[in-house]
Order: sequence, then structure tokens, then C-alpha cells
Amino acid sequence: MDSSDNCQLSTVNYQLNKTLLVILGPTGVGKTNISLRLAEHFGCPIVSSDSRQFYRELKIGTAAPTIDQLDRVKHYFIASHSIFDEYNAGQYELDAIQLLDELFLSHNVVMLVGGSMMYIDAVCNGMDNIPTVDAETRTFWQKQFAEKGLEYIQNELKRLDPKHFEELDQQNPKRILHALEICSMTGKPYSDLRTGERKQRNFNIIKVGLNRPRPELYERINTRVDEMMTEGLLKEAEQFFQYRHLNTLNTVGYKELYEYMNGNWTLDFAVNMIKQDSRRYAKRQLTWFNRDKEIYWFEPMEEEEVIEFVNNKITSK
RNA sequence: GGGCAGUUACCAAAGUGGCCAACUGGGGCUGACUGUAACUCAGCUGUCUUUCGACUUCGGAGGUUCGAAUCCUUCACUGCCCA
Repeated sequence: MDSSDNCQLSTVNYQLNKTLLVILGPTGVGKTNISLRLAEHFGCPIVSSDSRQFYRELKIGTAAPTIDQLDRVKHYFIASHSIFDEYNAGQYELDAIQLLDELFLSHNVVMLVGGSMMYIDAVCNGMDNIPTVDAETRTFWQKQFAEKGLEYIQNELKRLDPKHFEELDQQNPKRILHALEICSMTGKPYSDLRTGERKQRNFNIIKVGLNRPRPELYERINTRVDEMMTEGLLKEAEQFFQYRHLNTLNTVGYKELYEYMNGNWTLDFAVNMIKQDSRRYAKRQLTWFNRDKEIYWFEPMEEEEVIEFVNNKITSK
């Protein structure tokens, strides 16, 4: 995979010649295919920023690259973890940056491909130094919420971190709980740890966004779900039925099938819900990406155009 | 051919004389989101308007009434039952 022969750069400003090519876009848009061709063109490896393709147990439902595709280009962060592992965006930032440092030793271009918004931002912008929440703290606050309700945790956060309480979505239990977890773990207000600073990376970043007209995107998502079902998604999900409460299985394509296995939904209904939830996920991705003014969008997406665009970008640096 | 029931916004479904541009759910749209994030949460959803508000709607046409999605007449269509 390592076709690069580009280590002839001066050590002084080598980092200026290093480029992270980010390929992002909504689920189902066709990132995998086009990025394989781009990777072959640029002779570069692919680092995945898909927070569900990390998990080796989730292949069909996450539309992970196939063995053949993995043979074509060296991939990282595909099937690198187990659904039983604890993993998060903060850890991913550290792992990915370390990996990129290594890869840039022998490549001028590395690609970051995926649709997990926060994970992409973690690599490009960095995240604040906030500790990972331990199990006891998590359980404690979850229990508080379950027993005492939303208003109680709202008031707790108002007390522990009034500044952050004013800023966050006060109806969103997950956000409140996380802030509380950090407050009680660190003994400091969560807002004190949030700098909002953007980390400086020692490589250039080019962000390419892929999109399609909404109806076309939705059509692709729908047919892809049908294909997943014929490929055996039900069987894949079934294997981990007893672990369905794991966060890693709270994932489109799996959680709906567990409703079916629990007897709450018919299979037909569950499949339709997978399609619907996938469409909604795609929309959420687009909403997030729309905020990022650094993305160069391609719609319709033409491989040749992207290659030409990236080539121009790289040589003009 | 006869009887009964029904026709409400994208779909489903309330409303049965003024509090109705019309409950609710779904879908759709828009947005928030720095660590469980393919999660979680919010707003909008007849038209025009930034707001106030104005305008046009509840199968079609006509009528009663100060006033109708709601009452009457008639036509059309749909469903069930009897022939």
C-alpha cells in the first residue's frame, strides 16, 4: 500500500508539505468508493473517522469496507476495537494524532474518511482536556436522573456550574448528565475545563464534503438497508442480542432489530425504522457539517474533479 | 337497485354551531451538540409576513345563521351490509 516515495523533504518545514485530506459526508453518500480511488491515486493510507466501523463485530450494519477493499488500500481504525471496549472521541483524538505523526513520516498525504462529526473535529480541531468519566460516577448520576427526574439534575447543574447551565441545552439529559459527571469528578465547574481553543496541527487539512440531492441520498440509504438485510444483518445483530444494552450497540441498524427480537416490532417495521433512522442521521450529519465553513463541497460528486481540486490545493501550498 | 357508515392539511386521526388554521401521532423540514455522539435534545410544518397580523381552507355546489369543518339540500367518491 505504501507507494509513497516522498521523504525527500527538508526537515525544517516538512510539516507544511504534509496534508490530511478529509473526506466527509452523510451516511450512504458513497464515501468508501470514492475514497478508495483517491487513496490509490495519491498512494496514501486511509484513517477511518467512522465511530462505528471501529468495531469489528459490526460489519454489515455499518457498511464497513470489505476484505477486498481493505486489500486495495491500507486502512486504520477499521475493526480496530471491540464493542466491549470503552472508547470515545477524546481517546480517538490522541490515538489518531499519534498515528498521523507516524504515517506522515512516510507519506505526504494521508486521508481521513468518515462521517462521525465529533470524531472528525477531534482530529482537526482537538478537544479540551477533560477526563474520561469513570463507571461509578456515571452510574451515580444516571441513578439520580432515573429516580429524581430531569428537574433535579437541572438544579444540580445550576448549583455546580451555573455558567454552563445557562449555555447548554437544558432539556437534554445526556448533556446535563455529562456536565455533572465532570463537575463531580474534578471538583471544578465543567465550564472551567472548556477552553474552546482550537489546537494547531502540524499538517495541512483539506476538507472535502460529498453530498447528493436529498431524494437521491435517501434512495441510496433505503436500498443499502435492504442490501444489508440480504447480507445477513439480522444474524449479525442477533449474535449480540444479550449485549444490546451496550452503548456501542445503540446504533442505527442494530437497535431497531433488537426491538424486533424483543417482540415489540415486526421485522418489516424494524427495517423501515432502520431506513428512517439512517435518513435522520444523515440529516444530522449535514447540519453539523454545514457549520464548518472550511469544507469544500462536491455535489454531484465527481471523482476526477475531487482529484484535480486536491492536486491544485496541494501544489499551491 | 336498497340500507348504513364515511370523505378534515403529506399520511393517520380528533373536532360535530363561535374558544378552529383546526387536538394528537407519524412523516417531512430546520436547528443545537467538546468525550456514551450512528447518541441525545429543540423548533417549525395552509399561504403571505421578521413580529403584530392579514388571507384562503376541513370532498364539490347551493342554503340556513350575526357566525358553519360542525346544521339542511343536492351531487360525486369510498367502505360495509342486503339484493
